[in-house]
Amino acid sequence: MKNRLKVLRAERDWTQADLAERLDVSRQTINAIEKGKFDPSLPLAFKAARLFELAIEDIFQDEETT
Amino acid sequence: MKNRLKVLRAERDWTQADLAERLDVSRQTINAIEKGKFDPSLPLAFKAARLFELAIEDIFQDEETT
DNA sequence: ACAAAAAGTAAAACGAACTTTACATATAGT
DNA sequence: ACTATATGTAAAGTTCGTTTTACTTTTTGT
Repeated sequence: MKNRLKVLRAERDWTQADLAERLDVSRQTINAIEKGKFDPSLPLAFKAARLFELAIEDIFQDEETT
Repeated sequence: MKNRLKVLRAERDWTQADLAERLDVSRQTINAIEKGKFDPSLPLAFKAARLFELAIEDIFQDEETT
């Protein structure tokens, strides 16, 4: 699962810690998601979508063919 | 987290087992998600969106105010 | 009413999502 | 070069998503 969090942060000049705070998760969680270590839960994806005022699909991209 | 899985199944005349098979999860997982026992993972939400050719937001609805 | 299929439920087990604490490395400003 | 801020990483622990097995209840068809 790819995501555009780093770019969306950059556009707003937010640090990982800033984003973490706004999403109510730990900084390590943001880091891990950005680095692709794991996928966010669906509720967290919704929260990010609300924060950035984007569709989930515009932030997170599935990379499945099947 | 609410979802429209039951309706989407009904429109296609699929049982929970049918949907489970198409999404590659167990029937109990579908049942639990439909009954609101837990939220699907983001990858599973994407899979459902692809299957139904809908946006994730058109299948699953967050019910958060904060 | 009966049988078959579908839906609901529950417990045990496992991996994934997330936390806290802690430290290491990188980047930027003076 | 020094300091502060930002990012990366790791271990241990908790909760959540999912599976398997198995049983009960509801719905549907004849």
